[in-house]
Amino acid sequence: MNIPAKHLPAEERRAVTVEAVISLAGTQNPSEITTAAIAKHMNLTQGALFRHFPTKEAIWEAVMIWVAERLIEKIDQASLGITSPLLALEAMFMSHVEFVIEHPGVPRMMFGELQRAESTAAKRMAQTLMQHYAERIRQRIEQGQASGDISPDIDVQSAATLFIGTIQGLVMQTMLSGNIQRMRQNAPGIFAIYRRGIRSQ
Amino acid sequence: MNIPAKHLPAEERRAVTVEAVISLAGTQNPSEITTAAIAKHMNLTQGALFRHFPTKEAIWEAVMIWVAERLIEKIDQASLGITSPLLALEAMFMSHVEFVIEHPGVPRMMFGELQRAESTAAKRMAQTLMQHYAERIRQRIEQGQASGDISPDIDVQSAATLFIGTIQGLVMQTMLSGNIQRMRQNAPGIFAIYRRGIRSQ
DNA sequence: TAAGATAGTAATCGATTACTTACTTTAAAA
DNA sequence: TTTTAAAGTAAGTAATCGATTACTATCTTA
Repeated sequence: MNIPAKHLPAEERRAVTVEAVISLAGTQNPSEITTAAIAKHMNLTQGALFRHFPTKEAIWEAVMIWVAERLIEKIDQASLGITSPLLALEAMFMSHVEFVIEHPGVPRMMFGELQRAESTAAKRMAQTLMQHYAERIRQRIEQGQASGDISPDIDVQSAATLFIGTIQGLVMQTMLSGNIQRMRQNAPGIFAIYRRGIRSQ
Repeated sequence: MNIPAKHLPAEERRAVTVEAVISLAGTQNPSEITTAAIAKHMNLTQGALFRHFPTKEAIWEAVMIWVAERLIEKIDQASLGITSPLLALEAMFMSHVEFVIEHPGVPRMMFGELQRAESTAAKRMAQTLMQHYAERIRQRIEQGQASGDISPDIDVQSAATLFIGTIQGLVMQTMLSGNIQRMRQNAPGIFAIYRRGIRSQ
């Protein structure tokens, strides 16, 4: 699929490595991705990876940084300039769904990292991403309560947790059916229930 | 914690093994649980496990069967005799939360199994469990729509998916905070939003 | 164009894993 | 009490993993 270019500059090679991992995670269990598999996917020998990353763990850290930057950027872009809190939340939801459809391995990696026992750099990055994400949701919900669009009875933290849960539910359904595209079809129905759950009567 | 009884009958030994795996999954990444760690946790040598299970995969299958039986039994018991669909769903939700608090490793194992690429026996068991679970939710939602408690506008499949997502969101929040007990505190707030989302106005 | 720096190869290392085997201990039936 | 099958031990095995090493190819620049 990619041009099998040899002798890439270090920075490009690291970028290609991250993309290879994200691509592989889309079709197999992230915890079973070996350095040999990563190298093979980018037409490289296994040992060459360690010219650019000190450890495998460093590769995962780079991947999580990539995910954090892209996802936050994407939902920020999607909600930019939307004044209605409910419409902003919907835009964030839909853009997140699109992101997952584009990169189906991402939620798998996120979940895999978060459930690690040790506090690795990759896990901390995943935690930071989740916190930043939840903070953005909370802001919009509070904004909605101030404007009267969202019910004042709603617990903000619960609403933020459930927002993330809606995505998780979709991901889980996808893993059951194996059909990623169904996610896009079901997303509006899911968000409709969530919106009913938080908006003022 | 357990009586270090030696020379258990085969059936009991298998049961103890399953419990050991579930216990270990509560504190460490399920995919990193080795047969040596399982054996150590039950004061047994590693090789002895293979007197009772032909492969490690067979251990995981036994664990998933255990989970499927217990969880379905638990939510059936919780909703037994409750005629109100919304109250039944709430009882199922709360009992599921209690189940996860009791066995925090279970959702990790479920998710880990579901995202496997190969179709192992354990994965198929996890899929079957999810299908049976979703079917029970769908039944109650349809019942609620018939009785007028749940809005007829709600897409049944979406509502079932979101129900599972609510649990997933709670689990994810728990993995972020590390505090399992917080799950019990936040559960009512989460379900309140879900209930608002599906009930008739 | 020569030379140093960078990137990649191929083989190999030690550690770890699931699984096996030869032998020993236990418990219950005969 | 003796016998015997089940259950456990301890020391293996082959395969696989991340990481290292010695060497080679390629790019950049003075």
